[in-house]
Amino acid sequence: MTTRQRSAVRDELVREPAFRSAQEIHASLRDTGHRIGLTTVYRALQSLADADEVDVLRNDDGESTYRACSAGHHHHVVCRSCGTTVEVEGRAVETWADRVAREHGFVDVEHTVEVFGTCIRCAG
Amino acid sequence: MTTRQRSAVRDELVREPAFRSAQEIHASLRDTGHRIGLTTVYRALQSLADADEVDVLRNDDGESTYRACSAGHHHHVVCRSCGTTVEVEGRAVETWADRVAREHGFVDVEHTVEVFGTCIRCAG
DNA sequence: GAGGGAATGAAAACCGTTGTCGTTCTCATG
DNA sequence: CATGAGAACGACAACGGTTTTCATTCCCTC
Repeated sequence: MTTRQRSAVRDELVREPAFRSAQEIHASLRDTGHRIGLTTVYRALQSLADADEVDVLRNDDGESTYRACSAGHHHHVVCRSCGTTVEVEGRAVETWADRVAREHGFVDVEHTVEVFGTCIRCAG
Repeated sequence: MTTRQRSAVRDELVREPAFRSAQEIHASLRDTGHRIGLTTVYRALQSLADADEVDVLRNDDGESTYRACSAGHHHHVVCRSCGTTVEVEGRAVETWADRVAREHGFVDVEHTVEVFGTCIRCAG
């Protein structure tokens, strides 16, 4: 269902292409004048994640962070300071993960690969 | 400081080389007759992690899971069913992560790579 | 032994997240 | 435009893993 709040969350994610927590996104929406509850933000993010429209990442504190993403399998280079993200793909990693798991007798192989660094703006 | 409880946690980690949550480890210790508090298990795991003697992984629920590990940089193939783990290394991944991050202007590059699958025993 | 600093653990606090439930909104239909 | 049903909303409470608190106990040196 399309609602004012749902659209606001989606727009906010597009506006700021960085991994942010639900609470940060909520605060940002409130600051820009939107009236929306935290629960609703969580639910909107959940349904967007279910639809594969956003990627979810756990940060070191165990919080979930969200970012609007292109469809299809890809990985991220994430700035540990500002959360800015670049999508990358790497066939080399895919095949490596698959091979190394099969060599040890594992099936149904999946993998998670995230690259962290400090972006040029934050390092400057 | 060396105490009975600290040793028990360390022994338990060696006994069962799989990623398990603090609560699972605590329950296992209690079941085998040890008197130890949950808080102490958390603290023992924390200090072992600080000393790089155990690796920490967040599962999908956001829980931390712990496993005794060899020193040095390596990755894991983890069974999603029983937590059994194989340590692997892959120079290809290291260089790929480094290259792709630098290409986008990131410095101080780190990466996390985890491979999940179903081990031959659980699949059988 | 005695003393002091670290470790322990039961209970409370913490905090991100999810459930509850009465109210409000959206949208297809008349 | 009116309406009714089902979905979405949101304030609040509940949940659960983890951390903090603080009085007690333990380890180690002298």
